[in-house]
Formats: sequence, structure tokens, C-alpha cells
Amino acid sequence: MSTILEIAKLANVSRTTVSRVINNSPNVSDAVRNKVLKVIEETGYVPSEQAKSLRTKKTKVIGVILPKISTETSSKLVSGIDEELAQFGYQILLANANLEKEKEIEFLHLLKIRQVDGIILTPTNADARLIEEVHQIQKPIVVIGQDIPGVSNVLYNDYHAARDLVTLMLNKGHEKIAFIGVDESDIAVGVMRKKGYLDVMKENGLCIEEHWVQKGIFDIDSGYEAMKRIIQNSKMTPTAVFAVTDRLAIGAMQYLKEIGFSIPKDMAITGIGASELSKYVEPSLTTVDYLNKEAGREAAKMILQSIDQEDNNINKINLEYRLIERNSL
Amino acid sequence: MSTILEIAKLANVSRTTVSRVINNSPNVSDAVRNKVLKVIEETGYVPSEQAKSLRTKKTKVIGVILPKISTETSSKLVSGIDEELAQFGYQILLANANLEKEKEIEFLHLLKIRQVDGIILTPTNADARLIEEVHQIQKPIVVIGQDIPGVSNVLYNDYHAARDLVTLMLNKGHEKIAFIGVDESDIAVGVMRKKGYLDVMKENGLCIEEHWVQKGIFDIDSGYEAMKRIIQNSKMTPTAVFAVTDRLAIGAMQYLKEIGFSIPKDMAITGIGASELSKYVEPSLTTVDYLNKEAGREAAKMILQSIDQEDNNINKINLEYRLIERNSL
DNA sequence: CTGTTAGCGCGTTCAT
DNA sequence: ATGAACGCGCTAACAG
Repeated sequence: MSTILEIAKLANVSRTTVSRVINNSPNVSDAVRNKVLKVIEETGYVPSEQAKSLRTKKTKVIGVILPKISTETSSKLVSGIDEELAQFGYQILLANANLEKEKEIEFLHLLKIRQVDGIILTPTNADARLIEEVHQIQKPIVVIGQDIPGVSNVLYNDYHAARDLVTLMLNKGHEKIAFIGVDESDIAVGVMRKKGYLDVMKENGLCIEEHWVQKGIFDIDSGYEAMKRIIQNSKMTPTAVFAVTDRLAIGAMQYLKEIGFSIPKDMAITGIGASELSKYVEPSLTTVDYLNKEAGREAAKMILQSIDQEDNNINKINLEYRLIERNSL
Repeated sequence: MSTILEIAKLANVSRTTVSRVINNSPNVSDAVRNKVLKVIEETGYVPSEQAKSLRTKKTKVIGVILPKISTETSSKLVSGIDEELAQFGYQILLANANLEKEKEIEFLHLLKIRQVDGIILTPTNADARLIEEVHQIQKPIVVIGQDIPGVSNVLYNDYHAARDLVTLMLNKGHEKIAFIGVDESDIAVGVMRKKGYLDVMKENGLCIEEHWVQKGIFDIDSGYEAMKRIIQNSKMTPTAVFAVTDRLAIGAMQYLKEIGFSIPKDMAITGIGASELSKYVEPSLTTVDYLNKEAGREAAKMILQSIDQEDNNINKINLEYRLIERNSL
């Protein structure tokens, strides 16, 4: 790896001039410019982004903290983020929290140390600890999916999506609707989607049997187990289930099929996420599409904006969602 | 962002001493050490990884170039890479080539100027241009999925997997077997899997009708279209199809279902990849699992090794694969 | 138009 | 055990 100084010597100019050539400064004579360019060409010299960053205080890198790296949601999100960032020469430094709350905070620090220009955080919780850390980061940051006060947010409309789905079930004639959720430290998925369910049920004077409300984690198996508990423990078997994610819903379907239930005749079912799977399972799953890629794009736009303008005005946007009616309901 | 100098002043010591404390040098008296640590604590000072890298020539960052970011394969791969790297404090700088050959090369350069400690490349081709660039990178590099001479490789056993699959079809009594592949600039998927198919057919004295061999890109729709062409143009309708990816296979299934074919009775079908989808489509798809996460892990191990040992010995490993027999055959 | 001088924030001899 | 001085590779004043 040659340095700018060597190029300068070889071209018989000062380092400054070489720097000017590299950065397309207009104040260089064509003769000198060509001479320098030629030397650069010959030596295969590439300037160190490293050293450059040290001076300019800009790294052109955005840190992205994901809850779990190998999920369809993350995948789409990153894809959207990258699409937007790439246009402006930014790259993504990945951090995988792997569903551990502590790691989210750890990475927040690590990314700061690495001098990233901005951070996009997708947390699975909205705990006080995290909120505090987010506030102390002193860097452009946008949080996806959890409403954290005082910072920019890209939010899914969890509450309304859940309401819409449950309402749809009601309209199809279901009254005994069970629920498969996740832990409530996750405000968006755990609390808001559940609230949507509870509110609609309440508003319609429908009562919910104790065992109808179950909790899983974010995978197919736990959906299977949750459904099993519903079937085995309920005094009155529900006619429909609302699962807060597609995977949970698909796990539930697995169990139902296993015990010989026909879907949606014996049991209707819905999920959230519009995963690719939801389209191809039998029967295809009624769900809502959160447009994750769009979310990623928006988050990227917001972070770039706050980097450019150096303003600290926070803004929140609520993403659209799309109800996809299919055959499981 | 405070600097090491400020800490030094506040603690009434030299920058050197602060540096020693940070790096756990033994040659510091406990009194001084505690004083410095206290100041660091109070100010919330964090050393700049940036500046540090400039001196040490190590960034603790590995660049990862992916063919396409939002695919299950990439997802698993990155997950495996990250799992391994995280243990040693390395992070991933992501680069999405988006199936454009030029971008793979572009990113190779970009990652180099960003001073990453190593590069993991997953190309979709093995063109001369790329090979040349890979050789000139002067950085630890490992290539996944394409056999590029002169560098370390993590390889899938494309040829044998294809052979196994086609042989399996033969054993089930099929003789008229069609093929859906991809472009042959992709040596691994395009050439080797096709060769596996052709060889087995030939060795068994089976002839292949012209229209039985079709090509798609890496998505479901193109599998649908390819299958359509096979059905519509073939003089003799095949009884089985071997698609080189699950998505292609699933697209083909879509078309077959649409025209009322029953799978596997009227037409058997197999894919490659063991995507989550393959498990849940109806009927479930016979495929081979390439253990992508494992591939990522291996690649990460190899890159770390060549960083540590500064040896340039290249090594190639062939990954195991697992045949998964399901109901589409 | 071009060069000189000064750092950016840190680690590392080499003295003391 | 501590500190002064130097340099990593680059950009940004300020002169000329």
C-alpha cells in the first residue's frame, strides 16, 4: 500500500497537489494533473479511506443493528436500507443483536467507537435502559419499529393492523377468537398488536377465555406449541386464531393439520408479516404486509437527511400496511 | 467526542499514560491507573477506533460481498459469518452486488480502500475479469461457492449434488427428465449442476429432447415461465423436472398446478437449496440442503486464520450437503 | 496554480 | 513507572 507521499515524490509535486488531484479540486493545471494521474495509475495507488476519515470526521458508514440477522424481515429491511444508502456512497456496518437486549446496547457503543456517521436501530424492546442509551449516543440515529421518544422513528402501525385483522375475522362471523402473541417487553409486537386484539374484542362485547391467549417466541415451533395449548386447555374451542406473526401462525397451522382440523373450516387463522412462506402454505395465509423494504428505505433517507442537515429535529413516520386476504380465513 | 489528550489533562498525566491504561499495560502504578480510569468513567470517553486503526493497521472489520442481499441463502451465510466473527470482535461491512458483475469488482476495490482486514466474496460468476481482480487485491480473501484458482475457497459440491438428485429420480423410475437451469457464467449453479444432470442422463443412455432444457434467473417467476415453455414446446412431455434452485422448482410447481397437473403423479420435481419454502409448499419439495450457515462459518474461520497467521497458503474445502427426500418426487 | 505547515487521535520507541 | 517526540495517511488553512 503506497501512500500519498510516494505519489508526490514520483510526480515531483507536493502531497497537497496529489490530494487536490484525487479530490478533483479545480485549482490544478492540466499538465500537473495528468502527470499525477499517470503516476497513480502506474502505482495502483488507492487513498486510505481510513486516514481520510480521521481528518474529515466522516466515514460514509452507517451502523445497522438488527434483532436477528437471518430473518426475512431483517433481510428486506437491510435491502431497503442498502438500496438507499448505496446511491450516496454509504455502506452498512452490520451488528446482530441476536435477540439479546444487552447486545443492542453494546453495539450502540461499539458503533459509536467506530465513528459511523449514523445508526439505524431495530430493537425488540423499548426498555428504559435502551431509551437512555439511545439518547446519549450523540449521533444521528433512527429507530425502526419501536416508538422511542426523543428520536426519529419509522413505525409500523401495529395497533391498527391488528385491529383490522381482528375486525376482518369478526366480519367473517367469528366470535370465539384466540390469540398467539409474544413477550410484552416488545412494545410494538408484544403490546400493540395484543391491544388491537383486546380492544376490538372488548368493543364488540366478546369475551376471551383464559387459555385462548398464548405467547410464543419468534419461530414456527413456538406457534405450534401455543396452538397445542389453546386446543388442549380451552373449555370452549375457538373458531379462529390471530397470531401476531406469520411464523407463529404457520406453526399453529401445522398443529391444527396434525390433529385433523381443516383450515379455515374448523379454524380460521391469520398472521402478520406477509412472509414469502405465507403465500405458499396450504391454505395460503391471510396476513398484513408491513412493507419492510420501504421501512428500510425511509430509515435510510431519514438518517442521511439528519447527517446532511446536521439538524436534530426528530421526525416520526408511520408506514402504510396492506391487508392481504387469502384462504386461511 | 473527547480525545485522549483531554483525559490526560484532567488526570494530570501524559497521553501516553492514558494510552497505557486503556490498553492494560502493566507498567502503570495503581494510583495513576485508578485516577485515569475515574476520569474516563466521568467523561464517558471512548477511544476512536478510527485513529487506532490508522496506527495499528487493523480495523477489525471484514468486508462481505453478497450477490443479493435479500435472499435466504445470503441471510444464512451472513448469519454464519457473523456468528464466527463476533466471537473475535470483528464486524461485517456489507456490500450488495445485486447480481451485477461489475459491482462485485467495484466493491472489491471499495473494501480495500476502507482498509478492511479481510474480504469474503460470494460471486455469481467466475469470469476472467473477476479472477484477475481477486488476485490483485493483496488482502486476505476467501471466495464462497465458485472455484477460483489461487485463493481460498469454500465450495458447495454442486456437481455431485446434482448427480445425486438426478440419480434419485432415475431410481424412482423416471427417464424423461427435464431441466431448468441458470446462465452459465455462473460456474457453480449454471455449469456444474447442469453437468451433473447431463452426465447422469448420458451415462444411462437417456436422451434429452431439445425443449426439455430451459433457463431461468434466480426467482420463482422465471421457474414458472421455464416450466411453461417445457410443457408447451416439448414433443414428448417429460415425467420429471430437475430445477437447479428451489425457487425455480417452486415456480415450476405453480405452473403445473395451474394447468391441473398433479405432483408428483403427473410430474415429479426437485430443487436445490432447502429453502424454508421448500418445506411448506404443497407437496413439499425434494431438495438438497447446502448448509449455508456452515459455509459462512467456515469462510469466517478461514479468513481469521489467514489474518492471524499472515500466511498465504490457500486452502479449499468442500462442504457436505444433505439430500432431503420429500413428497414432490 | 502550487507548496508549507498543522493537525485529526492514537500507539510506540526511547529516554528519564 | 512516566513522559516527550515521532509518525500513521490524509485534508485544510494559509502563503506565495
